[in-house]
Amino acid sequence: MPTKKISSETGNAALDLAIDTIKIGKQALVFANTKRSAEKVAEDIAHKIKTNDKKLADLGNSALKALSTPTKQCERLSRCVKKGIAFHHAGLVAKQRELIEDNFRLGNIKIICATPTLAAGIDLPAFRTILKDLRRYTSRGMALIPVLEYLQMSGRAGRPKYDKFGEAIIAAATENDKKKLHETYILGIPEDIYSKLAVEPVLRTYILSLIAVNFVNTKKNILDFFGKTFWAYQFMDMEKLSLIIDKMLDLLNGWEFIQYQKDDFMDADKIDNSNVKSTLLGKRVAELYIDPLTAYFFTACFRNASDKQTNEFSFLQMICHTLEIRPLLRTGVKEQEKVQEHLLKFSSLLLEKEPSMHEPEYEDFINSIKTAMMLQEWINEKDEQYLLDQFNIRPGELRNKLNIADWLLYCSEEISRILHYQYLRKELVKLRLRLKHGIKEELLPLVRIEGIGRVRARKLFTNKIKDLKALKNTNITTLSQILGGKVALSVKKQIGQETKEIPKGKRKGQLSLEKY
DNA sequence: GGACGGTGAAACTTCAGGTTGCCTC
DNA sequence: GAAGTTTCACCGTCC
Repeated sequence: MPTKKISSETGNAALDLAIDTIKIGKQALVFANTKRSAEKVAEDIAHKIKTNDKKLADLGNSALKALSTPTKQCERLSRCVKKGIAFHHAGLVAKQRELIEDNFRLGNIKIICATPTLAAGIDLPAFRTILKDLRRYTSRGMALIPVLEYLQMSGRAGRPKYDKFGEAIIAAATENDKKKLHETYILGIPEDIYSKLAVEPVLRTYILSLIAVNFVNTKKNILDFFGKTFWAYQFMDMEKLSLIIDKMLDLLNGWEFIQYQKDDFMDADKIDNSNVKSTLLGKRVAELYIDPLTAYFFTACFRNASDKQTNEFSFLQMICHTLEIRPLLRTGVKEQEKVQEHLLKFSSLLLEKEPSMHEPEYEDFINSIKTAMMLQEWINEKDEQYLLDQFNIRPGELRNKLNIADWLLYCSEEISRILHYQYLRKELVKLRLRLKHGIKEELLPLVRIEGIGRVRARKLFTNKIKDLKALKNTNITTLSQILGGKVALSVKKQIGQETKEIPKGKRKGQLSLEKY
């Protein structure tokens, strides 16, 4: 096998390879196994680069300004980008990710150090992929990643339009390691693919959907349908499948999402052929595409809520109990106390039964409390840096959670509407809006205006402009001092006070704000 | 003698990601 | 399993 020597400048293989790639005028992706490690490698490479490119400096600044107040992560990214290096993982905000991807394609950014985010989905080929570490932490300790994933990452090497070939390089720590990795990955065979259809949350979701759209209307139909799937082809155990389907139908029936059209005397054979239909609620649950278990859990929570005191934490914890919002924030050893304390304060407001400390689900429960706490801080207008420090959640992960939380709250709104919980519905609508904007209740009237998010709304509020009426009574000059000229004009226009007056320049010290 | 700061070894902690789903302005 | 972080014992310095 032909070999190639690369000069060792740093004593770290991944670093040396990355620097060499830049020297030969090419680009590389470095895959690391943790976010922290991806950031560290990027930073280490950036330290070795000497450049003062104006374009890169601008890019670095836009990476920094992706949020209204930059976090330490933004600052770190910005410093790297100024050297033509970037890190890329789920903790980044969409804007930053796009910036990095686009500028890698344009050739401005030479090296991206990434977690496996980049391996799937995104079309970002490079001359070289450098695989820093193929071990990853799992519930069973450290383990080598699947061959399929290795192929996914190494397959990013070689740009069809620019290079005749690409290089995928694994950095091995020792001779032994080298041998093992060679056997596992270079000579290895990719794993088989297994159907995940028979997992209960998936199965109950699809059975309900099939019934709701009238695609099937008897158990026999359902069995026929699943008999033609990859799952059945792979396992060929229709008896087991029939049992699981029975169980799912029983659950859906018990939860009142489906109903049988029964005769008075019905034997087992007849159940198989009797008509099954979704209820009104069941149909909506299927449309919303949430796990029926989640939907049922919401209905149970609403029943509880009607005879007890609730506040925003009640509903935040409710959505944090669901499978959809996972993974939950993990509660570290040192945070246990803080979370327990919070739990003690709010436990009377919870809508689910608190598991005992000795039950296995207690850990999830504590994590759901921590996640709900984080969301609560968000709607109390804490910024991203605070949430990063207090909850170890990065801006991108926060956005992702907020997105799911929004969807779940919408679902719960819909369910409360169908079940005629008018009062709860009003609360849920309010909470959803607060979560969307990350604001206290008092800012709700202001964020209805386009261009006004949490930051500007708070500015207005502290200037005693608390609602639309106050906005109307504020003259354009004052308003543009608070919001800047352009936004002020747009606000006035939206509340029906179009004005041609052009406010004089920006106030001293005026921050340029992005729409939230 | 005691407060304080610096140092380094040992103990402890943490660790990827994402698709779809809904509505609305 | 490895890297980063915290804890803690130990030592020297200064008042």
